Amino acid sequence: MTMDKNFAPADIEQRIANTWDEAKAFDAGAGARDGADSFSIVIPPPNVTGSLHMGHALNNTLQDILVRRKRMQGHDVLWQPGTDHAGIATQMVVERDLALRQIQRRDLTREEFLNHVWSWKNESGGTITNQLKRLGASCDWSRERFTMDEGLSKAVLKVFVQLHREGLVYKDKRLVNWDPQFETAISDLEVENIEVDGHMWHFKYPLAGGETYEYVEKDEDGNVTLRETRDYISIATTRPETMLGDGAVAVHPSDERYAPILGKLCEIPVGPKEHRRLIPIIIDEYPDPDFGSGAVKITGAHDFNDYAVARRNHIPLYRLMDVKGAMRADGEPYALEAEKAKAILDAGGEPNKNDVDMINLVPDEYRGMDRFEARKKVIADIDAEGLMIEVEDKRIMQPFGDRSKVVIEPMLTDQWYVDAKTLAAPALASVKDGSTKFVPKNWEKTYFEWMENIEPWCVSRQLWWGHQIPAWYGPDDHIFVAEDEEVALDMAVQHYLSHEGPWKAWVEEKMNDFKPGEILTRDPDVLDTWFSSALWPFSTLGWPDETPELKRYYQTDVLVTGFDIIFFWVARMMMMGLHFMEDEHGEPVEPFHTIYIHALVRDEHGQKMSKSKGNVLDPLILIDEFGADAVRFTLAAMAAQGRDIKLSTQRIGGYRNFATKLWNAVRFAQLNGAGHLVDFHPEAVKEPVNQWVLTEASRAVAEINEALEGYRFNDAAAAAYKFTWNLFCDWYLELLKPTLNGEDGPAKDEARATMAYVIDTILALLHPFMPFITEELWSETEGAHGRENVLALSPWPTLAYENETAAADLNWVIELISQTRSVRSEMNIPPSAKLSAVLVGASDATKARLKGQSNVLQRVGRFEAITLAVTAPEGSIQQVVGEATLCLQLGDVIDLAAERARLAKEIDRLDGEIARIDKKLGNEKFTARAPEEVVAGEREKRAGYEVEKSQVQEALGRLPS
RNA sequence: GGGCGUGUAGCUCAGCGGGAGAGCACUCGCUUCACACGCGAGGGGUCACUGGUUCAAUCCCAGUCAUGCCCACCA
Repeated sequence: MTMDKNFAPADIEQRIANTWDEAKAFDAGAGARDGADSFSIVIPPPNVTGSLHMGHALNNTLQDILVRRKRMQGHDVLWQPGTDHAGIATQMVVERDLALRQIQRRDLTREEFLNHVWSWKNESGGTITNQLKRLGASCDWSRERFTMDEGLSKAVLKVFVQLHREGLVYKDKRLVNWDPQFETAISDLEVENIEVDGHMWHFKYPLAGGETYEYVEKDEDGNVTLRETRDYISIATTRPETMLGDGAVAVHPSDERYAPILGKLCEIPVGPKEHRRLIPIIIDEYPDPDFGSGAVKITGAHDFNDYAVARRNHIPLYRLMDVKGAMRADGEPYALEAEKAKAILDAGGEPNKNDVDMINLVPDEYRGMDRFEARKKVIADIDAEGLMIEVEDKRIMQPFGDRSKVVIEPMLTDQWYVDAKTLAAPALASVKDGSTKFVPKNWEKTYFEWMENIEPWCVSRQLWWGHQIPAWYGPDDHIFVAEDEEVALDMAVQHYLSHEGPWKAWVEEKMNDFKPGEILTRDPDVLDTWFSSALWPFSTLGWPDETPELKRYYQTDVLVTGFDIIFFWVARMMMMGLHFMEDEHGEPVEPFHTIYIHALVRDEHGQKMSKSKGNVLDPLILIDEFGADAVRFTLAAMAAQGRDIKLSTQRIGGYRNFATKLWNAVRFAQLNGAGHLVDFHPEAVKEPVNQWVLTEASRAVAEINEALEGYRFNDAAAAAYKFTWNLFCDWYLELLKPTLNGEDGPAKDEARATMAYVIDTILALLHPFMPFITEELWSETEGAHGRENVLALSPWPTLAYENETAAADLNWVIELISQTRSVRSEMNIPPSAKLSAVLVGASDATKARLKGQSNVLQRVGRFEAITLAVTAPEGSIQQVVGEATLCLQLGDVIDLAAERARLAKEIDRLDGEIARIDKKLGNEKFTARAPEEVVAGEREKRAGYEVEKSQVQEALGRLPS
């Protein structure tokens, strides 16, 4: 069974995946030593609607590298996989799907719709899981979880109920970011502020009753620059459609221009003249006197800043729009389902007595009009009336829904909130005291900044797909929060029977014939998807049940994720984990001790990859083209801390070549009968070349270990690459060839055995990075000696071998051959020409080396012979190797002028080095203040250069003139 | 406005207080019995700029310029 010349990833990847499957290699605890420490990672659950993108590929490659190494080290490993139900995204996908079949969600019952979602999930939800498998992710797929699973849903209910009982979850009416596309509230984090071209309109708000005042403007020195009589106040706005909801006009207390009209009323100049509302001119610190006219209209129900001003000054809040962002239409279903009361609350939170006014808030001609249409009409109407002062073009920041991409409308609604401030305190402390560490550390600052300024978290969503909020409303809208309806009903009955009032008798009457729906109505809203994601590190392990997995794998070890979800997910896992999980002493336990934040994979311009920009590189296409191993290795090699990855396919091609190189190295070993010794002990190796490669292999093992312990994936990848290609392939195998082609005997046996051993080491070291090809090559060389059948479950290399003498010997050999090659190339000597050489001035040690390695030197260096001599022969090209000089005998071919130039250049170089060191040593401050070993080192280097220089000078002198 | 980062070879990027590195690209040579997705040899960089600290700065500090991201924001 001879191996093919080239490595064809597509042919083996599926087969290797099956091998792992059959071996149950990724099951929790697979291959663990007795009593081994646990090592666990929870996957950042991709959206069930998702398909693998480069970010996933990077994220999961890094996790897989950590996990595979730990597994090989014999730890009890769990990599917990699963997917996220992704409320909005999934509902969107399914609605779109249904639309193709002419079905609208609103035509279905909630239950019918959810059935559609579940069947969609069952058919299409596995996509990303399969794609992760193609990447080689070694998750315990038997433990796959979904945030809407029964167990995880139970966790969600428990958490919500407990937080509510503790007062950390509550219902509130306040301004919220409203997405008119999806008709739901979203959290602050789901809003993207984007700068767009906009306008700022300046309007006149006429004073009530045609009153006038003297308007005076002054410059900085107090000189009057403008004085005129006005019957209006000038207002600037970027959102004229909200004018109908104005509650006041505010000016800064220090603004003298408006002092004459403080407390007076002005008119909102929109709608039929006879019905226009009058609003007061008030003072507040908020307006900036130097911006615009210095006067701000206050629209408390449609602007976050105005909301704060309105609350402070007890200005009524007028909600103008319905759930679709259209102007409210009388008699139309404009209210939220959850919003039973038609009343707009006033500043104090009490129902407004003037409900009627509210209904008439929007004049007939605007009712039902989309907000942007209404804007046009408001502008046109005001302009027609002659009240428009000017229109400014202006770049403005506008909020957009991160999924819907429509303009977000601040809206006054009832929503559920989590008291994030309280939960954030311990989460903040854990990072501050180092219990949980960010890698790289600088992300801590981002985390602190956000956590210290955290706002209440709006967790209710007006969707159908998600965890329905476990809250029930009584007939008087009293709220009962419980894990199920039965408990809620008990609570309700108790509540009503113990409170005197109109409902007591009613409940008493119902007691005999309970029909739950008649007393209680469940809150129709669902929870923010991130609410369940926040529980992921323990809900996936079985919490709230006390499972063995929970005991063994919580706290998880490291969370590997991108910085874009530090707030969305990491922070919230910290909050929930610390609140709900505790150790045997009752102390809170963080969900993980390390948070490794990796880069974002960007396109060539450093732009985030996104479908809308059309700059997406599809990892699956890359896997098809280059193989999963090449894609993985590229991502690992580029995952330097603190810098984004700009991915190029060329680079992936380079690492595909690396895979082929490895393939051929093993092929070479196989053709040369690697692995004949049954028992291999590095300490028993006798040949210097083998001692040397084992020394170098040990160094590579140490370097890779150190890099991976520090999450320096790029350093680990580079070390593995360098050792495999530049040392093992380029030198070791080449140096071995004379022996392998020579006669059978102990030397050949040892070469074969060492070669096999080092290849095993390389395969193991590379396995976390390139699992498919290494597994395949492992099985190709199966039976070499006693070892596991599956590389994924084989021991991680622990080689620690050091032989300095052998290392020095072989480095001398390499130096000699390299120099000779360089000279050959420079002097245009054909590579095929075999040279005779004479070594002059060799020490005893060098003589011994020459003797020991002469066979190798001749073969690899292409020498006819290397002999020892006291003086250099006439007409030879000379090169300094250590203390000796190697003279290449070329006979007539030698170009004396070229050789003289070559040696002169060498002397120049050495002179340069010596001059540089002399400058240093000549500096008294250097010799006095620099550490002794540094000074000694410089002196040593200088001496070395001097010796070399004199050798080269001698060589030059020996040339015939 | 606040925070974080980046400017090193043509390109993509490592490195980091004491002799400038890799991959790709480029040049030259090679049907060397594993590999042309290869082998060997090369060329190429005032390490953005200015100042400071230090015996010594690509590396530390300050400032400038350029550039990227995150958060907040004047109606």
